[in-house]
Amino acid sequence: MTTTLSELTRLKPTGGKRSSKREQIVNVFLRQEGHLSADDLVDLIRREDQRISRATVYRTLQWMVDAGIARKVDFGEGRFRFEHSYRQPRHFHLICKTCHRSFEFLSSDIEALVEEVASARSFSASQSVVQIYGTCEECRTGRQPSAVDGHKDLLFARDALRIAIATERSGLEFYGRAARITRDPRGRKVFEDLAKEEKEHLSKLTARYNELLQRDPQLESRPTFLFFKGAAHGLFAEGADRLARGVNDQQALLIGIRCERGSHRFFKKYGERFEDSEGKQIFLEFADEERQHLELLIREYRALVKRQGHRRRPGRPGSSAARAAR
Amino acid sequence: MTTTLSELTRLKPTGGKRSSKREQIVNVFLRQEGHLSADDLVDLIRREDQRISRATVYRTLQWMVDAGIARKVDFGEGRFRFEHSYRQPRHFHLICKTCHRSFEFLSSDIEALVEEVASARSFSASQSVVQIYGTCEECRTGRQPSAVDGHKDLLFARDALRIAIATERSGLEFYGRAARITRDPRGRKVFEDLAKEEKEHLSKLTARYNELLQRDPQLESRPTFLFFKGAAHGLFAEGADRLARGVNDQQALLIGIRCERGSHRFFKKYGERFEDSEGKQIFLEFADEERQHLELLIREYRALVKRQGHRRRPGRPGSSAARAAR
DNA sequence: CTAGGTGCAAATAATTTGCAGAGGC
DNA sequence: GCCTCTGCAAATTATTTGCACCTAG
Repeated sequence: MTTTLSELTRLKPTGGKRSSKREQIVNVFLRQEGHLSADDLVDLIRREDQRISRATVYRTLQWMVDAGIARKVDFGEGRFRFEHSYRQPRHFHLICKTCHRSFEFLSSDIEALVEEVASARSFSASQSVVQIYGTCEECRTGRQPSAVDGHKDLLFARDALRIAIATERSGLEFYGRAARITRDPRGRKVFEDLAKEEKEHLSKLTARYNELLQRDPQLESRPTFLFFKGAAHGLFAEGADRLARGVNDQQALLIGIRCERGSHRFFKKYGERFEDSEGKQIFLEFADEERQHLELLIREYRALVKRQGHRRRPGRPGSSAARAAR
Repeated sequence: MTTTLSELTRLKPTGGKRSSKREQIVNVFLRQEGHLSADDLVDLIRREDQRISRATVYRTLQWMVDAGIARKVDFGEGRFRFEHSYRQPRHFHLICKTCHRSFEFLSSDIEALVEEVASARSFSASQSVVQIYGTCEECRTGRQPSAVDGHKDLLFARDALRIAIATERSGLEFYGRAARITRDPRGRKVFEDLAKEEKEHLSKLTARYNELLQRDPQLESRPTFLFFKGAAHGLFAEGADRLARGVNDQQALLIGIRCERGSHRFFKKYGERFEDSEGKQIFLEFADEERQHLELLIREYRALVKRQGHRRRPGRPGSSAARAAR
C-alpha cells in the first residue's frame, strides 16, 4: 500500500515518462473528492488549462487505474466514474437515485458472506461490487444531513478502533471474571496476566482513538463507515456471559481460546487493511500478541487436560476439546 | 407476482397496442435463458424475421423493463444485458471475467446486512446490486462443471424447502426433548402437541420437496442458489442444544418462543418470495401456524410465571422474560 | 535521437430519436 | 381516422484510436 502522495504520483504502470500534462491532470484529480466522470475532470482541467484534450484525460485516467491511483466505478449511468484510491480502503456504495450522489461504506460481514458464496460455488473471486440504490436522507426529508463524510481512511480507523476497544473491553471483563472463578492458582495467574495485557491494549487503543479525534474534531459525529458485527458481538462479550452462567476451569480456557482466536483474526485482518500506517502498526502488533495469548491458553489447556486425565474424564467428549485447541 | 406466461405477455406499461412485432420479440426473449444483450436479441430475432429493426428491439426491451417482464442488468461491460423476471426471484450475480458468463445466487444474509447498512445511514433502499467478479470453476480447472443452473424458481423452492425441512426437523427434536424434560404435565402436553405439529409440517415439506425432484431429476445436484444461515443455524438446533445442557420449564418455554418467532419470520419472508404458487401457499400457511404456536407458547409462559410468581422469583431478571415474550 | 506523451479529428459502439409510413381498433 | 407501432437513418453520448507532432531523458 502506498501511503504518501509523492510516492503515488511517482508510480508508473509499465514505465512511463514524467510529463507536465499528466502531472497536471493527476494533481487536479487527486485534489477532488467524490466520484468524477471523465467529463467532470475535463471541465475541471479546462479551468486551469484550455489546451488539454479530452483524449489525454481519458488516457491519463486509464493510466491512473493501471497504476492503482484511481478506481473505475460503474453506477449504471452508462458511463464510468473514477475515485482515487489514495488513502481510501476499498468500499461499497449507497447511490441516491434522486441527487445522484453516492455514499461509501464497508461491511466485513457482507465481505465474509460474499467469500462464502464464492467458495461454495467454487468461484475464485477477485473483486466484488455492492451497490444499494435508493433515496438518501437529504432527498427524502429535505433537510441537511447532520454530518458529511470525511476522509475514508480516518473513518475506517475510527470504526476499526471502536470495534477493537469494545473487543478489548469485553476481553478485560472476561479475563477478570475468569481469574475470579478459577480455583487452580496457576490458571488464575494466567488469566490475571492476560487481563493486565488487555488493559494495556485498551489504553493504547483509546489513546490512538483520541489522537484521531484531534485530527478531525467532527470525526465522532460522522456516519458509520465500517460495519462489522463479528468481533464485538461474537467474541469476549458472549464468552463473559457464559462465564457468568458458571463453567469449570477447563471450559473457561476453551472459551478464552475461541475468543483469542477471533481476536487475533480481527486484528490481523483489519491491520492489513489500514491505510493509516500508525493504526496499522498497532493492529498488527496486537494481532501478534493475541496470537501469543492464544498459544499460552492452548498450552494451559493441554496441561490442565493432562493433569485431569488421571483423575477424571472431561465433561464433553475429547473431539470438541481437540477441535477448539487445534 | 405474475405466475403464468400468458398473464405476462398481456401486461402493458401505460396502455399499449398489441402488435405482432412486439409479441414476436417478447416471445423470443422469454424463450431464452441467461443474460442477453440487445444485440444478442437482435440476432436471435433476425433468424426468424429479417425485417425487424434494431430500434424496435431496443424499444421493446425498454417496454419489457417497464412492464416488469425484464430486468436490465449491468455487468460493467459498457452495455446492458437483460434477463427476464418471469418466475425468477431477484438475485445477485457471480460474473466470470474469462468466459463472460454469469451465475446467479441469492443470499438472505447479505440482503439483511444490506438493509441494516441502509437503515443505519437513513437511506431508503429500493434495490441492491451484488456482483462478485472473478473466474468460474470451469475456466480455472478446464473441466466441465458437474451441473448447470436450472430454473431459478425451482432452485429457490428447493433451497427454501431444504432450510424449512432442517428447521422443522430441529423443531421436532427440540419439542420432543422439551416434552421429556418438562415436569409440569400441562406444559408437557403443550410441547407434545407442538412436536406432533412439527412432524406434520415436516412430512408435508418433504412431500413437496419430492414433488420438485420429480419435475427436475437433476435438481439435487445443482449448485446452491439460496444462501441463508439465519434459520437453520440460529433456531431450534441451538435451542435443542441448550435444552441438553439442562434448563427449567420456564427457560424451555423462552427458548421455544424465540425459535418460533424466528421460524414464523422465516416462513413469512420466504413464502412471500416464492414464485412457485404451491410452495408459496405452503410457506404462508406454515407461517400462520408458527405464529399460532408462538402465541400458545407465550400464553403458557405467562401462565407459568403467574403460577410461580407466588412461590419464587424467576432465575433471570424480569426484563429478559418480558423482552422474549413481547 | 527516440520512446512516449499529446492534440485533433475521425472511428466505434451502444443506444436514442425524428420522422414518415403502416396497421390495428 | 386516430393512435400507436415500426423501420430507417441520423443523432447522441461515452470512449477509443490513428496519426502527425512534440518533448523529456
